[in-house]
Formats: sequence, structure tokens, C-alpha cells
Amino acid sequence: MDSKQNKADINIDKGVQERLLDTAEELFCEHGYKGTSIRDIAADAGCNIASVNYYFGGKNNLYIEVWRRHLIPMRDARIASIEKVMSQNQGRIELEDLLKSFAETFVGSMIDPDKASRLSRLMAREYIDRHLPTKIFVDEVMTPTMNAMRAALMKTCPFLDESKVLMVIFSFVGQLVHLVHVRAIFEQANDELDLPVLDASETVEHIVKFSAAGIRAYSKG
Amino acid sequence: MDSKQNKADINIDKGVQERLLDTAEELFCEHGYKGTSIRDIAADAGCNIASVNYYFGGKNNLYIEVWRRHLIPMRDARIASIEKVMSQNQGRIELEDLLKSFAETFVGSMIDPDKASRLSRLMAREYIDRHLPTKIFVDEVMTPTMNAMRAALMKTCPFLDESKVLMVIFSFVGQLVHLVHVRAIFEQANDELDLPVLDASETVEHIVKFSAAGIRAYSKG
DNA sequence: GTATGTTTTAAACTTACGTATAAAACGTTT
DNA sequence: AAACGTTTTATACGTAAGTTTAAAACATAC
Repeated sequence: MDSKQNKADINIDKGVQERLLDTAEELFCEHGYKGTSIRDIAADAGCNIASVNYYFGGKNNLYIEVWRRHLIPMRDARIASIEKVMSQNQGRIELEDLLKSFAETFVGSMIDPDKASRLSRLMAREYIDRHLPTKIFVDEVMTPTMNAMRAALMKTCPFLDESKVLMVIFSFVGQLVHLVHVRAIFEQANDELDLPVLDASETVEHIVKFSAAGIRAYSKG
Repeated sequence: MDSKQNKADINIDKGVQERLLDTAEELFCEHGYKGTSIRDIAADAGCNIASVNYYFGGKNNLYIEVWRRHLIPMRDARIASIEKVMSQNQGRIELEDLLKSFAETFVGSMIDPDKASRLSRLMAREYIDRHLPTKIFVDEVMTPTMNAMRAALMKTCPFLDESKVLMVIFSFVGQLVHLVHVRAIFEQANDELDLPVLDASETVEHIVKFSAAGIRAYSKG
């Protein structure tokens, strides 16, 4: 047992299952489901190919497990960030505060490229190339988040009728998802061609301002 | 030669190259690059597997060619739609007109599910799983479109300073791309679970209104 | 109609992948 | 230390993919 480590950042102390989950998460985010092989995962996790089948019973189950590990926390974090804003200043909530809080939770601490950034990309991928049961994705993430956000928005902006709330959330979330996408492109291409830097926190601030104005456009007529 | 046709909608009159391009475009849009095999394409196009290599020299080149065929027209259509609005009403351009024109060109005639719808999805995919040289994508599509839109916006909204124009376009395009994504999800999942219908033209109208307000938020301070 | 260049075909090749298996190594309990 | 359950390993299997090849089919010109 010579404890060779292909990748330096794999913590050997963690159990094999957790190492597999960590590595799989990283590779799935980076290269997508089809772009990541079990052999790649095993190699980077420093364990045998068969381990994936031994512990998870297949590639697809591993993928689902990677999600399960973060689906609930991610959803809860978003809902919590909404409710935290709603609870303060009893009743008198600034729209910008609500938006900003949600935005920052959504893109995670995308400013420094850590786990939360990857998760956003993983989720953005799932929008197009779904390998998770659609029901899980919609029921466990999209719907609960939408509902929490909808309730908060209707309380904050009484002038919004129900049909418009969904549209407004759509626009807001769309910008956030797009931010994740574009950042990924620029990040990947920053050495082969020079692009204007897209500062994350500055962009979040813009999205909040932009969206607040967009929402208030429905206040009159 | 019994001229069997796996798919009914392949026009046998067209040459093999064009049939391959048409079929490949359809399959790439639907299942992505990795999700589409040369064998699938050849079967649906009604020709031999080797034809792809014979005419295009490989799967990747075929993919690039699928893009090339529409990259320039797509870009030109977008720029033309901008300039068309800019040329009418000499100088007095309504912001909403500019946005609406661009939006409708961007999502194509996504309302009826024809070719333009597929192209939007293909482009949306490319944002996440890139198989086109990034340089081509950025230089031939993103940059020229940005430039045309930026010039038009600065003319229409003199209060916008240059750094904010990019942000504003980012928000606008982000919503449009998101619309394509979400539509794709709903379309794919409409039989296994019931989701609120997202009407395309209605959403475009909303995006225009929402964005116009967001842009005007920068007019004062 | 023979010759020549082009296109189409069927088959093989190579590689990569997900999975399965059986033996070896390990750890714990007795 | 022996027995047992668990984990790890090396290897093999089947399949699917992209690519290549060489012969056949075709078309055109002479």
C-alpha cells in the first residue's frame, strides 16, 4: 500500500464513499454526466473502479446520490434566506433586500471558486441534460423554491397579481442562472482569449437593481 | 437498392451531405453532442455510417458544419433586427420596440416548434457543454451581437454609461436564454408531470416590459 | 464498352465505457 | 490464531462508439 495520490486535494482520511461523492461532484460539475467516466472518478478518488458499483450500485445511482447530498440543503438554504429577510423589520420589507438575499444564496459564494460555485453549474447543466429523474428536480428544488419566493414576493409587493409573480421570478432566476453559465464560459476560456471580466458581486448588485425596477413596473397598470 | 426510409421526413431528393446536416442538426439539438452517435445520424439520414467521415471527416467536423450553416445567418438576423428598428422613426426609437424586435429574433419563431426553436436549444446547450471552439462561439456570435445591441442601446438610452450597457444586455439575454431552457424542460416533461404552461409570446412580452423598466432604473442616479 | 474517378457499402478495427466476478487483503471478534 | 464479514483489487466481459478500409456500385467521358 504505497498510498499514491493522483490528485493532491483528496482527503485520504475521509471514507471511500465520501471521497467518491466529492470527486464525482467535482467531475460531474466540470464535464457533465456523459463526460465523466467511472474510471476518472475512481482514479481521482484514489480507489478502485469497482468501488462505485460496490458502494452505490452504478454510475447513475452515484449521480443521484451526489444530488441528494445537496438538494435538500440547497433548497433549505434558499428558503431560509427568504424567510430570514421576511422575519426582520416585521412587515416592512425592502424589495431589494429580499432579492439580494436570495441572489447571494442562489449563486452561492460564487465569488471564490469553491463548492457552491460548482453546485450552481451542476444545476445549470441539469436544466439541459437531465440525468436526474425530472420529478425529483422539479418537486424537490424548483417547486418549493418557487413557492417560498412567490409568497415572499406577494407579501412584499401587494400590487403583483398571482400570474405576474411567476413571470417575475422567472426573470430574476433566469438572470442568476445566466450569470453562472457566462462565468463558466469566461472561466474556461480566460487563457485562450481575453474577455471582459464579469465581476460576480457587481453583477449580483446589478441584477437586484434591474429586477427591482422590473418588478415595480407592474405596480402601475 | 430498396430505398427504405427509417424516418419519413427526410427528403431523399437532397444530397447526402445536406441530409446529414439536417439530421445531425435535429439530433444534436434534441440529445446533445455526446448523446448523438454517428450511427444514429446515418440511420435517420438514410445513408451509411462512413458517409459522415467521407463528407465531413469526423463527427466533430460535422457538428461544426451544422453550426457554420446557421451561425452567420443567425448573427445576421439578430443584427438586422436591431438595425431595422434603429433605422425607422429617425432617431426617436422606443426602447420597447428595440427590445421586442431583438427578443423575437432571439427566440426565433419559438412559438411554433420548427427549425428556429431547435437552433435556440442548440445554442443554449453550447453555453454549458461546449463542443465548438470557444473562439468561434464568442467571436462569431456573442461579440458581434453584443456590439450591435450596445450601439443601439446607447443611442436609444443616452443616460446609460458604457459599463452599464453590458450589464443590461446581460440581463436581457439571460432571460431569453432561460426561456429557451425552461421551455425545453417543460416540453420534455409534459407527459410525466403536469406543469404550469409557459406561454412563449406572453413571456417575451413580459421580458420586454420587465427589462425596459430595469434599463430605465439607470436613468436617474 | 471500356476506363476512370466518385460515391456507397459492409465489415473490421480500436478504444472507451459500465458492469460483473472472483480472489486477495483487511479488520474484528472470539 | 482462526473464522467471518467487509472491503479492495485486478481482471474480464459485453457493448457502443468513432474511425478506417477495401471492395462494390455508380456515373461520366472517351
